[in-house]
Amino acid sequence: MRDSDMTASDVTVLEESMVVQTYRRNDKIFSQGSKATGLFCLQSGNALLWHMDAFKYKTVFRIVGAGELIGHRSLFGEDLHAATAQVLTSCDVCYYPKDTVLQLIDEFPGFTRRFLRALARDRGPRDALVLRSQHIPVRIRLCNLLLLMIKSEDCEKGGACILELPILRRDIAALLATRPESITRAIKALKEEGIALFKGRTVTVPNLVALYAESNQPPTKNEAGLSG
Amino acid sequence: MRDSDMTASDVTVLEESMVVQTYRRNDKIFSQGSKATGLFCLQSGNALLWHMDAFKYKTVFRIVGAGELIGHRSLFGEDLHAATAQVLTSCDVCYYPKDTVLQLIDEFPGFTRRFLRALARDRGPRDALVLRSQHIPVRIRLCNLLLLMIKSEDCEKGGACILELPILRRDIAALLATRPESITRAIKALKEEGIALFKGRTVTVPNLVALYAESNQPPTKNEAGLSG
DNA sequence: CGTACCGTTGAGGTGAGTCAAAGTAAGTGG
DNA sequence: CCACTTACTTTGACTCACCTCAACGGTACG
Repeated sequence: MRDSDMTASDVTVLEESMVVQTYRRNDKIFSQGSKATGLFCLQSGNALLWHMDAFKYKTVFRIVGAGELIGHRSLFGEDLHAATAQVLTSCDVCYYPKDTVLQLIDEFPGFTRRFLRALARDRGPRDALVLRSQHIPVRIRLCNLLLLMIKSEDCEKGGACILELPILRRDIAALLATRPESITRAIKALKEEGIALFKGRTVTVPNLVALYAESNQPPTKNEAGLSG
Repeated sequence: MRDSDMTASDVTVLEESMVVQTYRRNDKIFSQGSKATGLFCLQSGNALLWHMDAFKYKTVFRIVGAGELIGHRSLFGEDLHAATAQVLTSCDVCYYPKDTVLQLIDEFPGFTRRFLRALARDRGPRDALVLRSQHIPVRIRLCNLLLLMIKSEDCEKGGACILELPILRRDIAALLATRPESITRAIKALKEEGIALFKGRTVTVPNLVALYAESNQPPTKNEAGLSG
């Protein structure tokens, strides 16, 4: 839902109450437990959505990119945010107060349809399958993460890619449902196999095909459970 | 979104194209990979939503109960179902063809609001945290499942509960991101601890408080990763 | 009374968690 | 520019919960 998607009438309503704000790395757009007062849409940059449980165990469950909505669940369901949204790379973020959103829904069906399509675009639940499934070895989960993060513009014709991954080992671990030490060891393994080279925040993938092949290795054994 | 939630005008439109169908145990409401043509709403009963990956590994990611919507993601995003919906206990299911849903959204803002609230009610992503997190021992994950499944009407005043869990070991395993053998062992452990007794499809919880306490055991060690 | 699942049990192996300690990078202030 | 602090990363040794495999027991059903 960028401006370019809006019709003239929608924009009029939006401009009256919309706020665009720039957040920098590590800023929190909203925090778990705080009151949800509106809807956010990232216009640029990346952010993480994470949850912390009663025992301080941190779970990252979504990487948010440009054009994606956050805060909608809290907006229509409960009124407290169930997660924290924290910025990875500087973001321009639109804020729509709850009243504005509800007003737009009531008055502009076109807005609603785009809104729903934006919601359906949320890849969180889907990504969890390849990033958090413990039957997949950590090394492969890390490959899957790279494949999700690589954009076409990161790649050269030869199949080599260079991407920025401005995210701590700790947060990669929280995203892949494992521990920082295991991330370190997985990175080391990928380096030795020549599949991906991590240096600081920069990852170099010499051969995208090899990375893809690695992440599609069948599990060493068995056939898993079929039913019905 | 049961009939009781509908306004008169909504119902008129709905009744023209709505189909209610009864499904029996193990029936599939829709299948992964098939074309999504509409929206489903369970009026009664329970169903499982599961996904199977390229290596036949089955992941159950949601238990659907009465009043919940399924198929919406495929409806507004891609047009192929990403999961299979399979019935646990006989269900009455409303089917709303895609066109009807879009028409209602365009014409009845009140419908849209209820629709969005129903979507926000989806506990799938939230439940995954307590059911599929591998830092939680299988035994505790099983306790969490019981706590999610127990309804107030299953319980007596004394704190004892009896519930039906018409679900295979294999599917419990797919839901808890583990293996059938581990489920068997966890069930055995809970029995020995006197927390829950599994007999066929019936589970007896002598003391709900004890079950709750068990599922809130802090992890044996450490403080997990804090950041930012 | 097979056949076909489903569930249980035991033995054995291992990937990843845990812990502790050392190494490195990134501020901060004088 | 250099001490000093603090936070992050890496490494190695150890441990363990769970997976895997294989065999057996139950139960439903034609």
